[in-house]
Amino acid sequence: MSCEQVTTTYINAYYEDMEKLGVRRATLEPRATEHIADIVRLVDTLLTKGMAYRVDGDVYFQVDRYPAYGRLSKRNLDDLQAGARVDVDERKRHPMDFALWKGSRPGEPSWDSPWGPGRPGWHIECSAMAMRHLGETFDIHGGGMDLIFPHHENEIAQSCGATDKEFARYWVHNGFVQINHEKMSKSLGNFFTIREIFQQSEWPDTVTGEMMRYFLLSTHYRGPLDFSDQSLKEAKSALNGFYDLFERLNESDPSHGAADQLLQEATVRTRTAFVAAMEDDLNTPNALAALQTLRGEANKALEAGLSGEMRRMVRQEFRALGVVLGLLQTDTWRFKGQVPQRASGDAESTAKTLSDEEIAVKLAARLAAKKSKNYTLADQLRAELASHGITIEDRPDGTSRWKR
RNA sequence: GGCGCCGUACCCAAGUGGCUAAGGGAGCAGUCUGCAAAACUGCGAUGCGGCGGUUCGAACCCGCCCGGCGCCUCCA
Repeated sequence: MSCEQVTTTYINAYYEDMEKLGVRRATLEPRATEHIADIVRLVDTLLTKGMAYRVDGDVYFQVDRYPAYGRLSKRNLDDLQAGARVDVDERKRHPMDFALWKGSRPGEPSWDSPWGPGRPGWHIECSAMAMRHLGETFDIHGGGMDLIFPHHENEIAQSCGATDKEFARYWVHNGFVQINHEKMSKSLGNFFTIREIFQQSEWPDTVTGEMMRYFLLSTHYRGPLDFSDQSLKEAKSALNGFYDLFERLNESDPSHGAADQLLQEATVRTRTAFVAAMEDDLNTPNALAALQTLRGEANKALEAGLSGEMRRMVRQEFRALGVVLGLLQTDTWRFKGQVPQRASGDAESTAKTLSDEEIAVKLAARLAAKKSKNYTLADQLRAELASHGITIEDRPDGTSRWKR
């Protein structure tokens, strides 16, 4: 299998998973291998400026030529030296000097360069590609917090060293998803993939994806978050509240807008709070709290009376704010035709999943039973549906709706 | 050994010097309902890992300590 085939396979798998999570594609996805010329040029600049030096076929960045080294990760060179656990390459002038270009050993993939055949050091491709596509200074650089040192520290050193300009204006470092408060890792055996979450979910992909998003956004990006079935279920419950509300907003009701004015004002407050939360270092938990508060207000307003126009307006507001987070975009949480035939964990509920048609039949039978006041039969039918995870909600007008 | 992140109610989780410590989930009670579900109303931390200190005032600042996690290495 070629290198190209391997990367393509995994890149495509990544796209599939991200799509299910509702992550939009980036406008540009540059590859290091397509920027070798930019990389070579950047390394050459650093050599010319005396911030790098050659050793055999390698080129190293000389950290003590960049005085601000360690500023991002709040470390200083002395601490780092003391902590070095691994044998230092004796050819380097300073233990923390890092490779900009590595001469290749026979059989390794390599590209030509003024220093002989080799490959880019880790870090340098990020600087080269950022400069190429975003300019020498750009606004936001993201990444996991494990990359703060050495990767981002080195990116800054080599970029600023070359340009004498600021590199990224803001750094956004996210905490990790953990399992039982531990980092996910293969060696700990607590490793699983997004794909597996979708496969094991008892919900359709669209619902699972939204549950995942809600869960991920319910904690601040910088903090750690612990993944568990329970946390996903809580996200589902929280989202249910919104979609139940949307159902009610959709129902036509002759009532007039006694609460229109109040809800209108609540909507304005929500927007203000939501925007303020997002502007405060992407405080998504607070943004969600604002949406939840509006949900409560809207439910209250429904009790008091909302005009059809106001109902549409509120739904639109949820949609407009939700799109920022990639939430609340579907019309309803209907589960038509896409309920997977999967066995969930407990033997009790491994019974086959009901199709929409089967549900409709049972629902009609129950309504008929209700009409003839045969509540025993009606309850029996409901219990049957409940055993398949289906909840029925009777409406005042005598009709019913169901959900999983 | 160095550096960093985290420790807030039963669970999740905002808040980082001053209004009653957001919000969600779970729970309990009530209204509504044939029964449910949903919704609504009410209940829930005199206290924010512990101990000191600064301050008129601290979850929030400072110090020490305890606990969890991560980085400090080749590779990404």
